[in-house]
Amino acid sequence: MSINPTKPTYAPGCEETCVHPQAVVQARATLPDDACVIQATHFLKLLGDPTRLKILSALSSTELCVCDLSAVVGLSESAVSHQLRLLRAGRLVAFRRAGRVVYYRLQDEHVTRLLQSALEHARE
Amino acid sequence: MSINPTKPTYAPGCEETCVHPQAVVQARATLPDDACVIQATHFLKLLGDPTRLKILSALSSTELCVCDLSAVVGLSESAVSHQLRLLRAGRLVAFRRAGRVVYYRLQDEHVTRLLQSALEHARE
DNA sequence: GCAATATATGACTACTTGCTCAGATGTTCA
DNA sequence: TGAACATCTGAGCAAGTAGTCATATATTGC
Repeated sequence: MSINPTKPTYAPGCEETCVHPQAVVQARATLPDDACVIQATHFLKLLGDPTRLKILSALSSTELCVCDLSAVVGLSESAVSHQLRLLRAGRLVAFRRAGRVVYYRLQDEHVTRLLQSALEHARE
Repeated sequence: MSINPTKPTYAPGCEETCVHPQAVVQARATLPDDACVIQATHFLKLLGDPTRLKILSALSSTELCVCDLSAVVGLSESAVSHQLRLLRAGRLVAFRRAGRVVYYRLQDEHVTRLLQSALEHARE
């Protein structure tokens, strides 16, 4: 609860005056630090797009090149390349170059597992 | 590979002509259906925002009311209410009303588990 | 009923995002 | 070297998103 309806009111110890101050203090204490939250949400955001999820799902069984992926997800190679760039920056995928062709694969098990979990949840 | 550089070319059987046609056909076959992808990404998108992740993280130990959550995440009660609305619609949280106060809690174990996984991944 | 309080909602805005298009980069092979 | 090909990249735009502010709704206690 707040004295001013729009802004919460802070008691001298930087602890909020609210309906359940103790619960708030406790929750704030166990909350992961900002850097961690940012990183986690960045990761989840990368998974939370249909095109990227399809790309990752396709890569979960085998490595594929850009134009393969383009055919799989049904989008232009440019669009896929843009998404792969983001996935690379977020270290969700790795790649190797073979001549003109670049093969992408999932970076680690963690990605595979979270992918599975999310898809399972969706099927319920 | 494509004959026209911008658009992939489709062979008569709705199978793409590409660098590795077999791999593409296989990948497309094992790709989860669109509805499933949409649902999964919708769920992940809800997790992939700092404010919502903090809200969910706070709720992972105990139920809290809107103004508690407002104090925890350091945003206006209105902003929190908007996010809770989305989380409710996505069935990530449940709530109970007690007089004027509405208590929110996580809907199921699945949410907790995925939350943990993502935070773990972030800490590496 | 009426004032006070807790929450919800609608309109608006600044920001982000995913695609397309055009063109750049890098690799192969004649 | 130069043409062909696979991929990458930057600009620009349409759609989506998260917050603020003002206001509506719902519940309590007088």
